[in-house]
Amino acid sequence: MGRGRACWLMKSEPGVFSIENLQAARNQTAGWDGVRNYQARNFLRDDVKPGDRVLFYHSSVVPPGIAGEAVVVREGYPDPTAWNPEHAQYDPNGSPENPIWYMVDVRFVRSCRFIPLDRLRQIPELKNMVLLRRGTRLSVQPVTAGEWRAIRGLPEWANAEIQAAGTDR
DNA sequence: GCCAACGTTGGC
DNA sequence: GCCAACGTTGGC
Repeated sequence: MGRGRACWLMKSEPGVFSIENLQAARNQTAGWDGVRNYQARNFLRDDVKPGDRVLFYHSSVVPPGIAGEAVVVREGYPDPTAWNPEHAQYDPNGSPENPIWYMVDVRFVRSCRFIPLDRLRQIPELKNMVLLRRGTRLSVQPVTAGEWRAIRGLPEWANAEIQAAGTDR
């Protein structure tokens, strides 16, 4: 018991799935599927729990950055896209009986005014953030409580409460 | 277990 | 589109 709510940062290419897509989804909830990296998989399978907060990061766009916040609503379970030959992330090595890849479900919480990567780099409290470490490519990564506080304290989140309330369901 | 070759990520 | 940095694969 009692580990509290952990914080994560999850990357998505907005052309594939953006925070707007999450907000527009049924119940503002969607599966975080398609992850095909073992370290990220281990987080999804073992460590990401319902109630955990998620920073929704838009990658492979100019500029990249944090677009908002989500919350985990379902813990890790086998990712069915892995054994769907039609799917871009199909992996013939797994099966429903022997799943390799895992996913979680997340729900939209709020958007923020976009926080570009460049700006994150300038924040002293984020100096050691996994995202900012050279060569890091992890698409699911832990965020410390201090990092979370520093990011959530930025003015980009102003009015986000109102926005979140206004977009409820 | 080593490591070269190849594939992928993702900022720029 | 480029390319640095990683991750994975597979021969040995």
